[in-house]
Amino acid sequence: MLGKLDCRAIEAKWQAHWEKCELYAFDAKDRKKPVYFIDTPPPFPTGEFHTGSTLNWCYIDFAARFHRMLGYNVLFPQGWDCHGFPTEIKVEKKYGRDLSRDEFRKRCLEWTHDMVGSIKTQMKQMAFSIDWRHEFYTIDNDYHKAVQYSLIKMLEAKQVYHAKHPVLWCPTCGSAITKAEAEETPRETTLNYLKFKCGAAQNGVLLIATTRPELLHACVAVFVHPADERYKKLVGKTAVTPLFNKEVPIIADADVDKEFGTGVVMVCTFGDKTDVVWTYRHKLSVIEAMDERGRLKNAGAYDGMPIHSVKVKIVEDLQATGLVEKQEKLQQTVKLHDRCKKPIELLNSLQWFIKLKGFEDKVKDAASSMDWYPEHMRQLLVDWVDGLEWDWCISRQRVFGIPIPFWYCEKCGDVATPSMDSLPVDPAKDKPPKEKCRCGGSYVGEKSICDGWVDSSITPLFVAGWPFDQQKFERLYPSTMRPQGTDIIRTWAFYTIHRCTLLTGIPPFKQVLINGMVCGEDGKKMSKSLGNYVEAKDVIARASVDALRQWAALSGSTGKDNIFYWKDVLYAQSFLNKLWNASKFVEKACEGFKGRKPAKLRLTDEWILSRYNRLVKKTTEDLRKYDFYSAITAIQSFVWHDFCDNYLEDVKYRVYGEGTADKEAAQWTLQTVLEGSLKLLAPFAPYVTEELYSALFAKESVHCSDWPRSEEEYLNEGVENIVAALHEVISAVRKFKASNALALNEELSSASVTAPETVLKELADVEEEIRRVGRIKQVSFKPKEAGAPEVQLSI
RNA sequence: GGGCCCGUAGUUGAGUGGCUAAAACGCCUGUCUUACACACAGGAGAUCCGGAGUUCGAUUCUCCGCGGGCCCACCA
Repeated sequence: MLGKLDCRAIEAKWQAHWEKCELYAFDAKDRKKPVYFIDTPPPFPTGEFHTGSTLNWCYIDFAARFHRMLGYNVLFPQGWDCHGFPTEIKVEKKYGRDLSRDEFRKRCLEWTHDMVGSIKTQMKQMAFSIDWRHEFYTIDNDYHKAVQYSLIKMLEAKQVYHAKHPVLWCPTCGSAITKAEAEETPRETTLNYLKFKCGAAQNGVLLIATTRPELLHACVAVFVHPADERYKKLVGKTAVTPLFNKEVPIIADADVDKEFGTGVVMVCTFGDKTDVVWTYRHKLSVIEAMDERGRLKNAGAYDGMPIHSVKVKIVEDLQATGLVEKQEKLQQTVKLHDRCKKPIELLNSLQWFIKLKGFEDKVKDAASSMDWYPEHMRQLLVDWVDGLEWDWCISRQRVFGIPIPFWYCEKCGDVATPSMDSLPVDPAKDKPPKEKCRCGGSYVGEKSICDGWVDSSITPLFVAGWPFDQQKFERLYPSTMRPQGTDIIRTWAFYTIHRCTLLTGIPPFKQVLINGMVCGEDGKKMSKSLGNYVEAKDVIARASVDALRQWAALSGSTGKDNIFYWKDVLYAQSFLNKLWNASKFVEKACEGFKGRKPAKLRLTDEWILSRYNRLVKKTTEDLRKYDFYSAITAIQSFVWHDFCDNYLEDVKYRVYGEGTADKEAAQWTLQTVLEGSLKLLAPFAPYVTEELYSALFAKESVHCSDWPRSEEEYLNEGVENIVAALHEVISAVRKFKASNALALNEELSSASVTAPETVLKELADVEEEIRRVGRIKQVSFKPKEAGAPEVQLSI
């Protein structure tokens, strides 16, 4: 017999049990079933599984469990995105910067395994139905092979190239980065009005406003607006930079903002993106302003000084010689590296690129071929693609990552690639595949590693066996569903669609399921620094895993940002308790019952069966559309209100009575509806449903059972209306008792129901329920012309 | 400046071209009725942001405001 609900005990019991029996193994049962392949996110192992990740994986797991029960052969793999700055930063912090390349990598691996272990424990506790036999690490040899092979293929297709180009650069990390890794922050800076010598200008001085005086030595031109009357006559002349005394041309360009500063701009290579555009547009020379650690270069006496401190020094020197006209405060937005939160510079640098420009339509077409849930989220990707300006710089001057698998000729730039069977390679230390280049030059091994998104953008290919197992690949690729947080649509989704489509000609997934960000009760994205952070383990401790999982579905419609409210969790927990107690009732009510369907059901039985089958239909449709909110609220409402509040009350008199056909009808119906409801709830509340299912119904796991089918013959609107009328009558009886200060189980002497003839006819069929549920000795019916049924009651 | 999303009871939030616009939390009044007080029964509470238009009819569709969020562009 069921005791009190103890979620802790149930969680421990089933987690241990499930681990032994590999319930979620892909291909375990029947290879012929249709494949449902989830291209799961490989999270970066930071050690904690935060509430945002919880939401993400709950969505995935709802989908996985639902489809498994529906009869799909579900492949729910789990990868780990191991490489990258954050690990290096942590390892640097712990061991310092003096480790050798190999030693450093080893420490990174150790750290990664520690963190993965901790997250895995939490994922298992959350009951995510991952098939751990399909676990992969981006640090594995096979993964390196696949990534390097993908780059070789793209190089052969001329989609990868090596070039010197201005790139976003993090001087702190000493590496190239991309726009997607940049974030912005507002700050106050100083706008300096500097005096340039200019013979053609008034008093021989041209005033230029700049926030970056430290780049003065890299100034290659001065720009004005072509329609600016003040400076029209200066175009074509030259000006001389202060301090460095370099003569630079004065050029007209319509992109100059006449209103800003003095309407004159100095172009430095490279202060910001506009400088890059102007430099190329007007074929200006390039002066490399700083080195890769952000120390000045080509700046004479200032060489070697770090960029952040030299600014002060140069302004002082300018002021000392009277070259600063004035200074103003200015609100500015600066770009920071998202990993280290330090300012980003633009640096001219020899890097590897993946071509993005020219493939925009291909990516948009691929995105259009997929079903997005919700639909409008596709637009985020389209907008990002439309805003692309440069190709993707994929090389990073770091250590912990997949080596870029190329050697290049130091004389002519020719690129040598390794053979497939030599992969994975590390050109930083391996011998080049060819001794000498045709031009006679020797090959230099690339020392850079790949941007982490190069690794993670082939997950659907890798899991499908690409490029090593063609048969497997054809069976699995493309993946069925890609779960995707809104914040990484422009990285993970975009790069995956781009790369996989170019590599195979086939878009990598059929469906994209978007989850929003998890916010604290203040409506802001959850973060430790804001103090609006709630950890999954605290939620589990105060409520339960099943309650936390239900919260994920309850917290809003798919794709929307989800605010964490304790009230949702606590409601979910109350619901579990309700379900538990209802099950206790059913268990006791059905003691000794054989379980065969009786020949005749009462109208109230037909009523709940009709409601139940309607629910099955709705829930199935909702889950096919990934509308978890709609599904969970419908199930909860059905169980709580239709099943518990109404049906259980309707049948108590039969259940407590002696063994008759009517009692068996109630027993069969109770079991049928509860068993089905547990199945519908199983994806959301795997622990409690498993416990109840195993106690009451079957030895087989509920998670391996078949999803309920909606049986049309049970849908009966007529019966639903009659019983709805019955419940109104019962409600009137309760109201009467409440207003007369009577206990609900008090027996009334008589009730007289007045209603139109047709309604009376129907109500006569439930006369027994009116008497027994309402506890009334005698019920009589009186016809009336029209209107809602009325009830006259006497004590 | 551009794109997308959103504005519904005190709070949170579904939803719909037309039935008394869900529900949860909170609030008020009763009740420990043999599954459940993590409950039950009953109740109060919404000019569905403002304005105009389309329509027989709009909270729902269109446009214009106002307010909020996200993304992008600009930031010398």
